[in-house]
Parts: sequence; structure tokens; C-alpha cells
Amino acid sequence: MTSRIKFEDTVSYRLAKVTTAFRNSIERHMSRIGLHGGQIFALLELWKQDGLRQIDLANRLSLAAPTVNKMLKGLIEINLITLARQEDDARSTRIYLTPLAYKMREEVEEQWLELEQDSL
Amino acid sequence: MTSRIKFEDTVSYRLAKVTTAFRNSIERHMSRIGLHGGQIFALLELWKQDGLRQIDLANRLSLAAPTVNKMLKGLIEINLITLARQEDDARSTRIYLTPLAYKMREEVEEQWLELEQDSL
DNA sequence: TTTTAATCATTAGCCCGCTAATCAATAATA
DNA sequence: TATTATTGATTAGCGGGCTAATGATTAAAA
Repeated sequence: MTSRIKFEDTVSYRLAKVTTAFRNSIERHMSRIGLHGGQIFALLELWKQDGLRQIDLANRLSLAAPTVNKMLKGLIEINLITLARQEDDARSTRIYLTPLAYKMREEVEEQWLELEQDSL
Repeated sequence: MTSRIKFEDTVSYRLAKVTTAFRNSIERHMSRIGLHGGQIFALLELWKQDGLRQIDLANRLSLAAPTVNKMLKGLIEINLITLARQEDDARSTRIYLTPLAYKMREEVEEQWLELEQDSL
């Protein structure tokens, strides 16, 4: 007879449950202002520093390059960022927030605080 | 001047970081035995009780029906489950583990324990 | 200088979540 | 009984994560 783990009693199991629930919570809150969960984090970084390259953003968010690339397309779609190729290095593109993105900061902060309440 | 949140200092922000890191960790561990992160949880439930309907599994995992449906296709693909239509109710299908799925339990438990170590 | 290596962005394709919409079958009601 | 509502599975489509593979550009090395 092999040892049987009670998965439900493990930290990992509970953590896994929490993660999905929390991701849903972010999505629910941010959808109220027309955003998706992941997009917030890109905006946070760009509010701190505009004009990042994709690779910089990927590093700061600890995400893979294609993940960021796809996310940026979504942000361009809803008019929150623009991409501009660099003249000094034709490989990279720089990411710039639109005026709309700066305006949205307050709304995001509101939802973030509500999320914070729910999370506790 | 509007109040500016330091997102990095919020619980939600840190929790969000943890969620992605943890999901990656599950994926990394389970990929060693040819599984994906989400598939584990379906197996856990079916080890507890075989022959569930899709809707039952969805409820127990707190997942949407299409999510489960898609996941099951992946599990069929790697020969871990089979689906069988019910004769008493032609709407539902019952999910049955294959012998291979029962054999894999030990491997999964091993990886789960390693994951547990990493999570702490 | 020419070749090679490293860097950045991108595409393709997969898993894991979701919602909305559809279809078939069953249950409930008029 | 005939109609209507509910249920279960499925499809389509999207966001958000990943790896692998390409292509273009730049940097480094021979």
C-alpha cells in the first residue's frame, strides 16, 4: 500500500485555490472600468516609467516576452498605449502611454482599493 | 493632486505576484511527468470519485463548464480518462479514469510533495 | 572585415481561465 | 398532451500565461 496524500490538506492545494479565486477577483473588479486583469500590471509599470522597451517591461513584470507582446496589442486596441520604434536601435520598440491611460489612473486606483478590501 | 497608491505595498499586488509564480511552479513540477498544471486537479477529484459528470467536476473544482470540457479533451488525448454517455440521461457524460491514470497517482504525489517543499 | 553570437520583437501553437450562444435532452407546467 | 423551462455538453472566441522557432538588428570575435 502506497502512502496517500491528502491533497486538500497541503499548502499547495489551498494556495492553488486561492490563486484562481484571486485572479477572478481582479478580473471582476477591473472589468468594471473596461480593463482586463493582466493589463493593470503593465499600466502600473508604465505609470512609474514611460517609454520602456518590451523586454524591460517583461523583466519588471517577470513575464515572458510573447506574453507582454500580446498584452500590448490589447492595450493598443483600447487606445491606452502606442509603440514607437527606436532610431538608435531598430530592434527595440518603446512603449508610451496615451493621455487616456494617464486619465485612467484614478479609476484603477479606486478599483484597486476595492479589490484590496475584498482580498482581506 | 490625487492620492497615489503605492501598488507594490498592497496585499493584492503581492498576492498577484505570488499567483503567477506559483502557477508556474505547478506547471514546472508536473511537466516532469508529462502533465499540465490544471490537469492535476481533475485527477485529484476523480481519484476520490470516479464516474463524475462534467458538471459535477466543474462544481467541485469551482470551474466553468467549458473550462472542464476543454481540460477533459486534453486528458483523453494523453489517455488518462474516457467519456461515456449515460443511458438513463442522454444529456450527461460520465468521466472514467483509465488504468494509466491510477498508475500515475504515485508520480503525481511525488511531484506534489516536491512542490510543497518549494512553496514553503 | 567577415563571421559569429547575442539581443529584441514577433508568430505559432498550446494550456487554463472566462462568457455568450447553441443544441439536445429532460423536467415542469399549462 | 403540448408547451415551456431547465439542464448538461459543446463550440466559438478572448485574455493571459508559457515554449519553441524566426527574422532582423546589433555587438563581439576571428
